[in-house]
Amino acid sequence: MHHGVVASRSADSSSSRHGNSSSSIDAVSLAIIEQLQEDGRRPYAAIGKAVGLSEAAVRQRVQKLLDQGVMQIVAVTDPLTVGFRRQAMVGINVEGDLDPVAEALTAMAECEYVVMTAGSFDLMVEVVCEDDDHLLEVINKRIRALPGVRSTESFVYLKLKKQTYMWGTR
Amino acid sequence: MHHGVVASRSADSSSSRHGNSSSSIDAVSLAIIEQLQEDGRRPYAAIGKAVGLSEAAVRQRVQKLLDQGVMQIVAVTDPLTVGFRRQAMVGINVEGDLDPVAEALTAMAECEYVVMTAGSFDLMVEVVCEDDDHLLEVINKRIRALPGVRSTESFVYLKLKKQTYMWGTR
DNA sequence: CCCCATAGCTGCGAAATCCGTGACTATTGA
DNA sequence: TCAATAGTCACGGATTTCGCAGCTATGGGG
Repeated sequence: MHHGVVASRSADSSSSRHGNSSSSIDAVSLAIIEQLQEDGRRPYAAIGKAVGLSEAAVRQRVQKLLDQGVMQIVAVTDPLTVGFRRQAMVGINVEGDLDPVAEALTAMAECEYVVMTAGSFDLMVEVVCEDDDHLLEVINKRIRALPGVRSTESFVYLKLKKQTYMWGTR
Repeated sequence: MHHGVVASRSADSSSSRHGNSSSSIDAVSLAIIEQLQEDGRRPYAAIGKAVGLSEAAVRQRVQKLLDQGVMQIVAVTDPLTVGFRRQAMVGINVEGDLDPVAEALTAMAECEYVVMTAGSFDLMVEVVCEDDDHLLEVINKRIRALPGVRSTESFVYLKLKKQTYMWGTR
C-alpha cells in the first residue's frame, strides 16, 4: 500500500522511457479525475454517466490511476481546525548538493511540502506546527541545524485565501 | 492539491474568526479523518470498526465534517502528469491594502494557492501553468499588472520532493 | 424535580454500489 | 494471418450506503 505522497513518479520504471508520463492519460481519464476532484466518493456509475463509460470501465481506470500514482483520493483538512495554528513557508539556501538537505526535510513530519526551486532560494518548504514554540523549534533547531544549510528566510502565514485541487478542470 | 488546507471556504473569505473551531473536533472525529487521509473511499463500516463506532455514526460524523468544511474528500493529482509542466511560487509585495490584490489573485484559475504572510513578502502565490509561455504571461502580464503590486519574485519549481496530507496523523 | 428539546448513537431492512469474472472488440507486432 | 495485449461491456453476488425509528444522555426552563 502506498502512502500519501504523490510525486514518486518512479513507480513504473518502464514508463519513464516514454519520457512523458502524461501520455498515459487521455481526455476520458482527465474527465474522471475532474469528477473525483469535485467529490472523491462519487459512485463509479455516476462518473460513468458523466464521462460516457460503463461503471466497470470507470472503476478499472480509477484503479489504474491510483496504482500509477497519477492520482490519490484523500481527505484534506483545514490545519487550523485540526489544531495546527502556525504555518510558514521557509526559503532555504544550501551549500553544495541539495539532495541530502531535501531528503532530511522530507523526513520531518512537520514539513508538509518540499520543493527544489530556481531563484534566490534553493529549497522552499511549507511547515505546519501546533504553536509558535513548535514552529520556532522546527525552523531554528532542526532546519537550520542541517548540514549544508547556509541560510533560511521564513514567511509566517497570516491568512490562507485560496486553495484548490482543480487542475485539469479549467 | 498541495498544501492541504481546505480552503474551499473561499466562498466566505471573511470568516477570519475561528473562535475555537477545534472544539468541535474530538478524538474520534480525528481518528475518522486519519482513516480517510489514508484512503478517501474507505467504507464507513471499516472506519467504524477502526475507531469503535457504528457505521451509521461514522456516516453522520463524516457528513458533518464535510458540511462544516473541516474536511473535504477529493482526488489530488500530480500536476506534471496531468499536463501542467511549469509551476512557481511567487512572492509579492503590495502597496496599501492587501485584500483587493489577494482577491484578484484568488480569482485567477492558475493561482492554486494564495496566502497572506508576514516577512519580506506580503503575499505568496503558487502558480500552475501548462508551459513557460503560460507562466510568463501569468506572472508578467496578469499578476504584475494588478493595481497595488509593487514587486514580485518568482521561484520556478525544479522538483517536487514531498507532499502529504497527513495532518493529525502524526 | 419534572418535562421537553436537542444531539448523538444504534440497529435494521431496502436500495444502491462495488467487485470479480468472462466475453467481445480493436490494435499491435511477429 | 494469427496470437497477444489492452480496453470495454455485461452480469450476478457480496458489500456498502442510506433512511428511518428508537434509545440514551445532556441541558435548560418552568
